[in-house]
Amino acid sequence: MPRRRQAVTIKHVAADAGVSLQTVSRVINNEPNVRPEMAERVRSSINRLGYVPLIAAQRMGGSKSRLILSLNDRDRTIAGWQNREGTDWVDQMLLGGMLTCGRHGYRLILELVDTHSDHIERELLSAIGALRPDGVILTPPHSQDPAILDLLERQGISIARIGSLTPGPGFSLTMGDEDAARRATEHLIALGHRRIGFIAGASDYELSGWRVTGWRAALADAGLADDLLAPGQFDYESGRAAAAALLAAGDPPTAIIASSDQMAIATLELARERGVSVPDDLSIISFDDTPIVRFAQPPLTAVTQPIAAVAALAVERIIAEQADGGQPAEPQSVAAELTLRASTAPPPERNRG
Amino acid sequence: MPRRRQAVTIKHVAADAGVSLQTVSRVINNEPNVRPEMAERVRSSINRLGYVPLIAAQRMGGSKSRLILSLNDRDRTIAGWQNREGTDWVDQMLLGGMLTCGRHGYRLILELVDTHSDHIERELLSAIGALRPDGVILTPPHSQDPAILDLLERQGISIARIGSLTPGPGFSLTMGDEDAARRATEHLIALGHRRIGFIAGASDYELSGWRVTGWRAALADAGLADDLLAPGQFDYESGRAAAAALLAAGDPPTAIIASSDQMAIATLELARERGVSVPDDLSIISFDDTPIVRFAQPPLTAVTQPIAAVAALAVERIIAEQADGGQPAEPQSVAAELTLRASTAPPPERNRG
DNA sequence: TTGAAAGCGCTAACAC
DNA sequence: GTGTTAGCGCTTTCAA
Repeated sequence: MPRRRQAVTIKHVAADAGVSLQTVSRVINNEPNVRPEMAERVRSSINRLGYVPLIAAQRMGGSKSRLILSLNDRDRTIAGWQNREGTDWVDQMLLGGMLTCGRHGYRLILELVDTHSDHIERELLSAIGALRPDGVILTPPHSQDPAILDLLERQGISIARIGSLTPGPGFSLTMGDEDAARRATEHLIALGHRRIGFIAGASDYELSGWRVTGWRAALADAGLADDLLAPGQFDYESGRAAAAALLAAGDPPTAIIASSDQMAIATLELARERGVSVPDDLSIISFDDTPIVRFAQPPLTAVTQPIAAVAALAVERIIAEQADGGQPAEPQSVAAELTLRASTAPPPERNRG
Repeated sequence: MPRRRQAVTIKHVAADAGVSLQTVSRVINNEPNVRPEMAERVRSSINRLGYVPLIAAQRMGGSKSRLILSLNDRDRTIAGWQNREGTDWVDQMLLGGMLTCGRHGYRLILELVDTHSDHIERELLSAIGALRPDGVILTPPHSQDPAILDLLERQGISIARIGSLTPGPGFSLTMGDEDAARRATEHLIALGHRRIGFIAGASDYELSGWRVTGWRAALADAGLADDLLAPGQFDYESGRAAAAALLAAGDPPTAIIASSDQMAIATLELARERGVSVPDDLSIISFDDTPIVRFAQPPLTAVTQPIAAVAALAVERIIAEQADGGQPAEPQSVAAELTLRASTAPPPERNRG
């Protein structure tokens, strides 16, 4: 009885097909310089023997690891899982990322890193060091963090940066935040709203600014004032404070766009407490469209972030970089959709334009 | 410039500490036969150089891969992600599994396998072959699938079987389904209900039977009839049909326990359509407690499945097996909790016991 | 177009 | 208690 379970290796395939190890390796990796008939012979041996390359061995021998890391903030991710409020950001990343990886013989590994403290570097290096991934997917705010970006670049790892257009290593992927905010605002304007408030996201997120810009642009096009802007931090509490501030304005909004689901829910609950009817007295649009806003009463009209699509794109480009060696690439964008639900309606009569 | 990025390896550490490779290896793996002072010297070199063992190399050299696979049904998982209804089963597995893995220097990898078709074997072998994990975590119905279990056993892989007590390889982990159903039923009895219906889960899931048993036992203890049992398949449609059947009984239930959230929601919606008030006319308890039931109107009392805790336990035991070589182990159980919410109340007056 | 040889970083077995 | 010697399965030279 063998000490270690002896699986089918490249050696067995080579022997079976009557070729060298190298030829088998070439076939596995779709490399040139193999005659079609040879390739066919090898492939049939592979199938017959049920050979599957061992990723660890591929990593040891070569330079590719066929591993892509999705780097997520540890505390935030865990909190999301523990809250059980249906936040499915991670799931959508997996949906887009894992399936795309699978199609290319890659594996997506979810990695939680503690990016709060000053030991980012150590955390990152140990994740990177243990796995040596070919690429990593970064989301805000890490996607714009110079310390993280520099470190990864020094390691020669491909970087997909979601939600950041700051110059730096890697390539950028966005979800058309400015345009989405613009369309959300235009939707409200089309419904007849003339006083449209906006609750911004945390200011250290680039996309927070883009969304404000889109909102402003739509208002400007319609000749409306953009005085109803309140700062927020994406979370429930800051959303509640922002909504309160907006509603306390001399000429309050008949519609509010919130830069996150949590802030939108906070706005909705504040409205309910004050007897402000949604959507009759106040329309609400949220950003993100995680499940919680679909279960809200009323369900919220929302900007649906194409997270899965962007994650898929990130993986595609990382894999492409392994081949092309990292050509400088233009930022790419996947448009978000505005999903209409019951939280938006024409403004009350007295406010009609 | 080096062809391949030359990271810190065990060799550098050995040189730095002035010991052999093997001694470093022993320290890394907490093996015996190293003098404390040697170990300390090695550890300080490790820290100084920032050495991190490369998992792929550990796998190549030794017999452990430090990888644990969470094997999930491909279609079901993807459907859950795409529906965006907040089902967080996968997340809870990750929460419990990943964090526990992390504490032991292991990695949890989520693997989707297409278990429908007849090529289960091929799918499984390629996942297993590429990664050679030390263990896998199986959930129903895979955790009781002889084809899957046999294959994994032949590969010498540790198996954590959640929700199955069928004899076979690996060890079983349950969530106290019978007891949970019993307690849910007792809660209703304590509220005064005497006609308590039960919607069972798919009959090919072992735990479906356990839950029915618990319900029956509680009824028997209270001297109540157990005639209000309806079959279900866990999904919304079957839940709706089952609820309709129960409500059509000559002496209909004043409370219904559903074996899944989807079936409970179906029951709730059917009740609403028929003008049956929940909880005034009908109490409802669901099994699983995914986010959707918390957002329901009214929020549902539910049996909260300790998925994260069980996943953590699964990982612990798989890792323990690497050391003890797979001693036969008793099935272990983590109790589910009954989370009280607004969907349960005393029955209408006329039905009071 | 193909093959042979030399590692990749680590651990297992065996010596000392 | 510690060091030495072989590999693990694959890819990368480089030679044929």
